Amino acid sequence: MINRKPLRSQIIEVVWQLIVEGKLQPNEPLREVHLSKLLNISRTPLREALQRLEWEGIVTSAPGKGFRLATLSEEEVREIYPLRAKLESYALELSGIPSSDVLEELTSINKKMLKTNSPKELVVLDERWHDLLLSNCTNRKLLEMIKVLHRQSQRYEYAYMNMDDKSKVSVEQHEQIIKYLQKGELLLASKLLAANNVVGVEALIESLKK
Amino acid sequence: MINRKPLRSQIIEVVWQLIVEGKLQPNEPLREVHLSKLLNISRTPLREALQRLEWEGIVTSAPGKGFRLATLSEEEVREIYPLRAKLESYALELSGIPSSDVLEELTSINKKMLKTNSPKELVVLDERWHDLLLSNCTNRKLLEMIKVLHRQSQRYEYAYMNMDDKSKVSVEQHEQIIKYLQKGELLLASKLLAANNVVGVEALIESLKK
DNA sequence: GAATTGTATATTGTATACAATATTAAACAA
DNA sequence: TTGTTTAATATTGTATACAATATACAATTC
Repeated sequence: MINRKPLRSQIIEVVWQLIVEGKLQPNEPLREVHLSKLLNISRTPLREALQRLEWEGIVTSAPGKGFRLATLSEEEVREIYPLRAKLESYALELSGIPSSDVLEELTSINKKMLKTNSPKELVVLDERWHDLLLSNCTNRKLLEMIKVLHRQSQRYEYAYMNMDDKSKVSVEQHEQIIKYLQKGELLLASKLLAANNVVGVEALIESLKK
Repeated sequence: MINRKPLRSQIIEVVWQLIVEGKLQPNEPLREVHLSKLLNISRTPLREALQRLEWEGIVTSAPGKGFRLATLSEEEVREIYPLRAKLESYALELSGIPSSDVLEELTSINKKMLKTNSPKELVVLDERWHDLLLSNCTNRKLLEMIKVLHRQSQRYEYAYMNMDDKSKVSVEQHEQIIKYLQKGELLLASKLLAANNVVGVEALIESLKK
């Protein structure tokens, strides 16, 4: 079976990579002819991709002015992370205690997080950990919303990812969450997961201010 | 100042109206040439509008197969409403106690809900009531998500809106929520708001099964 | 020099054209 | 009849074209 992906979804990922790699800066205009030449595609699917990113809150647009990369702001951080916290802890409660296989895999990812010293890999692993933790949740709408929030928060994390001590604390919290789950303490795990989502917010905002 | 809206956002509203009025049926293919002729626009902004509705969960699409109106299902109802409950009660907690002006307006809308016997108007008033209740919430991402969930749930409500007793209960709950807020009981109000979001879910599913 | 108008250029928003794929049904064989 | 192949048609996906708007910059006035 051949995988036929629409161009727009491929473009979304490529543009996302450009953002992650810092090739595109916050508030930078995203000119359609320029970008479409760069990616060797026409403007139509590019616009579709940019509109999708706009709905995800990564890109903004004004009528007649076209698209630009959204700015980063303290206010947004204070919206995204607490909301992530709320949604993820709810999703965990819905998921129930994960299987022992999943718990093992969670432990394994967490160990990798401790070992790596690549901040970029850390972000990837952290997302994988959270996704896996919630993989048993059957509320797909909830999971979609969480995914959008992940992208939004990752934009900040890629931009300011030198926060060594934050990651240490986070990994320890992950461990503790796993322990709670092994003991069947779903609610405690959920509470700690919420906390885990907002750890480092203040540090992030400090970096942001500079 | 002249209000310049892109075609796509106008199209979204028109297509939404077609859905609400039952002119488009669940799972019905949305053919681009047909729709664009009907609305007297080209396919480009129409596709943009349909993609937006896809992201909102109102429309589905498969590569090469184009768009169709999403089907209605019990599973989706059981995802949407509890999520709405969670998000709205959180938003209310963030909003704090509304001003007395807002509380008055909430009472007034609620009275209209009691008076009307148009199910369609009831849906509109109910959304207005909930929006106004949360209008003081500063977390815009949260409000956006709630808005999307409102559209999703409204699709069901427009399709099966003969539930007289449900609306009675709902209006009474609204009253009680207002009373709690007047007494400064934010948390109780928030709890009841959550309950208000899931009242009628079972009745809705009953109608859905037929 | 600062502000303002006019003109050229760039950019977006929408429409159309073209190419690739999917659907239909018509012809044919088992 | 039932199923299979093939051709015709319809539909989508992408590219391009055109029109409307925005931006930049030079000319002009004060």
